[in-house]
Amino acid sequence: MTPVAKKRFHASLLGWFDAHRRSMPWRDTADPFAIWVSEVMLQQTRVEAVIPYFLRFMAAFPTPAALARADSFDVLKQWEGLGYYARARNLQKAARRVMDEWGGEVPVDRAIFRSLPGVGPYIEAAVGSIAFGVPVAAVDGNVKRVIARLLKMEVPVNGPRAHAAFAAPADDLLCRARPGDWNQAMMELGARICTPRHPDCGRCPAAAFCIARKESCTDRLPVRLRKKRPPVRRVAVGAVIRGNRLLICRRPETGLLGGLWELPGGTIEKGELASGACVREIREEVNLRVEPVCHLASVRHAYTHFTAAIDVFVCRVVSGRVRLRGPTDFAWIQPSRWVQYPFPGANRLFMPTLMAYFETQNTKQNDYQRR
DNA sequence: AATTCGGGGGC
DNA sequence: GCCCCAGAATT
Repeated sequence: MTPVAKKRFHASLLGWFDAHRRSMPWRDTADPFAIWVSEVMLQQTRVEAVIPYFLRFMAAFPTPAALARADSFDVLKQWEGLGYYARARNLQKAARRVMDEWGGEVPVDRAIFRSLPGVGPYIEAAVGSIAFGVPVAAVDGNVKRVIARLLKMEVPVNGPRAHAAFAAPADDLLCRARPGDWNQAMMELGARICTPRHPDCGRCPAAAFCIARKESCTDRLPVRLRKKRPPVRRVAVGAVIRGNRLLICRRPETGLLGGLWELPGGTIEKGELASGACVREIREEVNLRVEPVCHLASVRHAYTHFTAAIDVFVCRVVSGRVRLRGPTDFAWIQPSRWVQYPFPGANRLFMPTLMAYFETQNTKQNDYQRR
């Protein structure tokens, strides 16, 4: 793109952005911490999904100091349902480093900010440009798609070389007078106009500069590598009851759903019955001998790289005392109190059914007592 | 370079 | 069902 064309492109896109920018809670604030939090929440997550989480999170932890001194349990509870829980863990770690090493001020220095946990190339550029006016292009999924069409680039956007391939033209196109607005405008364009399917080229402020538009190949761009579809993993979990208490366990700090609470259980091995796996897993994980009382529910839940098919059994304790082997903590809770703990979405699918089960039991017990 | 990390919305 | 989303860490 010639310098003259680039100047017209800047004016056109920024003019569109100024006129049509959506209102978001993290816009119209100059607080670098708020902008940082929003960018962490926004990775791989839609704007609409983030808004309520952002508002609650900033109300609970308005500053790096507040986040640094918070209990990680409360941070995880705030993050419950948003997914990618390492983001929350890393954000709090980073806030603690900001307190310890930088007096509570978000570092302006790019290399220092980039070195904080959870801060990668995108977040560094996004926070740097939006909060501090650093002239660097933020390259996310939207920007890659927009540039792929604009410049007719056929490098796969989800391939290994994507970031390097798209960062260079993104930096070249950057409007250095308004880097923060420019980056947001490019992303907003990708989210609202230059969408993955059926882009609205008629209303696109970049249409006059778009090679794919000129050559009628917008629907063939961007190029994307096929991913093999994730396998199904069968899982059995137990609602272990003792008296009127329910056993819940806390997952290891790292890995899938790190730090969240759940009903104990695990993978069903080949040729194994779901109920058998439930009994075995509970013996292995918490050292309790249990016996299935009834099959409560079957649910499916799709994760990024596998689909879980979960069978839930109500179990009674036969013998043993809890001794943890996989989980990092456990609690015998009043069943209705489960909502106070951060739970994965897959568990939230069947917990209402379990609550209804308890209601039925109580009703039966009451009926019995009345007779 | 490839995998592992959630969950929800669109079609 | 499949695709995609204001990506980063890990191996």
